[in-house]
Amino acid sequence: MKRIKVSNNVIRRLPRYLRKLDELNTQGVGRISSGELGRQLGLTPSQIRQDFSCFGEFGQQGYGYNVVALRNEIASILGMDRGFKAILIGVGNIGRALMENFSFSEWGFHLEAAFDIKPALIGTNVNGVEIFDQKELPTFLARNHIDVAVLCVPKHAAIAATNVLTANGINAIWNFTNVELTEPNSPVLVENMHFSDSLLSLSYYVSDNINEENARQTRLGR
Amino acid sequence: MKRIKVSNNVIRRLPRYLRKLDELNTQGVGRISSGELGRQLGLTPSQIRQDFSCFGEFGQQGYGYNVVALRNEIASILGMDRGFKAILIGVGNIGRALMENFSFSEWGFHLEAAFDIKPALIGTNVNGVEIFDQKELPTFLARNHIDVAVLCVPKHAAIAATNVLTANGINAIWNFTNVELTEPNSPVLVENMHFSDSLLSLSYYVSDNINEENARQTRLGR
DNA sequence: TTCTTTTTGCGCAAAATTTAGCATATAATA
DNA sequence: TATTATATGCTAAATTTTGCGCAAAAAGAA
Repeated sequence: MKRIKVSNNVIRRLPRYLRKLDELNTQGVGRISSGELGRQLGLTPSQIRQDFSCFGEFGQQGYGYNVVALRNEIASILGMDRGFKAILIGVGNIGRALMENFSFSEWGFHLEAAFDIKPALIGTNVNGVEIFDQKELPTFLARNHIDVAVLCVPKHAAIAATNVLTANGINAIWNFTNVELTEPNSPVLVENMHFSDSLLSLSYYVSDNINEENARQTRLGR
Repeated sequence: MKRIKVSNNVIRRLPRYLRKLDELNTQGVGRISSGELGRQLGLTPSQIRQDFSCFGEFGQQGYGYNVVALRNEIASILGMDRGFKAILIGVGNIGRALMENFSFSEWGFHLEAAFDIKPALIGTNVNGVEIFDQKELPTFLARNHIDVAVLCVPKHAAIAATNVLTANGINAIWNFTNVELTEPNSPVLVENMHFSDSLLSLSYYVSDNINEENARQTRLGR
């Protein structure tokens, strides 16, 4: 078991490989070469082979990769077979949408409980997951080992909630609030779903496209 | 107006700068140096200065950057002042959550309309935005210039919806489906919000942390 | 006003990432 | 079984990205 540091870029490509391999499997494709995979994903075969080689040798010369075997290797690298346990904080619009629609189990996670401060919600359950009073969070975390907290509270409540979570042993947060949760050197793992950041980078490229068209038209003299 | 290609990494940092600058402004901070900004964001001052220099000279030697002025420059670079028009396709759980909670206007966008196939939804409106029959999409797009489509339909409907959109002039999609929408070399801009990809990369790091702890414990002999 | 301190923007070096090339092994074919 | 075509994994080259150092400019203090 190698303990070399794998770059963030590589890690971010793994889920995409996984999705593509699942798709290929569904289509009945049993084997694939790095060349074909690269063509379908818009990556060079070299990069794909290099990425995989961070974790082991999954291919066979002259044959390529077995789709299912490779898929399972990647799933395992990503920790999908570890049965990680998650809780969700803040059953507002986004929180509820996740509970109702996002298939945690499909990605190897188990959503154990949800928490909110709104009395009307406490005691109810969504999609089989019970909603508890957020005040009970410390007690709950003391009694249950939880790997990841999904943070969906309103912006103004984000930091306070984070403090409660980290003070009670949580060190991984899937962050749906539009807030920077931790200090630069915090040991807590935070994965951000910053909707606005995503939209704004799209906005830049749309903007840029328009600029280029204008530039082209100017060069063409109209 | 320089027309140099700015790297994707730089673009993805811009929204983060913007958020930090808004925060500083709210706190009443009027000026900031690249050093202090770097400290707060966990980046080197060099990188920050280099990033900004892709677009112009916004700072002043011996002083730093004016928070509001820099904020506005970045907002403009990102196209926030262009009044881009958006439509949303698929008023399910996620689509509705976006319509109700995501402040498009805060980021310079205007949500013009939403579309769905469900008869019960058609004609109703959410947060002031009317929901139309998805069949009317081509007509609507012929009559209205739309910059971005926000795609929130179920997985199985994603490709068909994309085809309708692109066939009718849409070339930027904010994609909330867990599907690769376009071929590798498509000219259509797609910005993905792949929830599962995000969770899986967090999963990897959580996994990796556990591995390291185990390794440490093994080295310590227990 | 003069001196010291701060801090930018840029050129260049270092580091990291991606891509190419190749030796080698397997599959397919005749 | 021999031959040809494929396709991996690794090494090294190329490219991209990040970080350093400094001249120059402005602010602030004496």
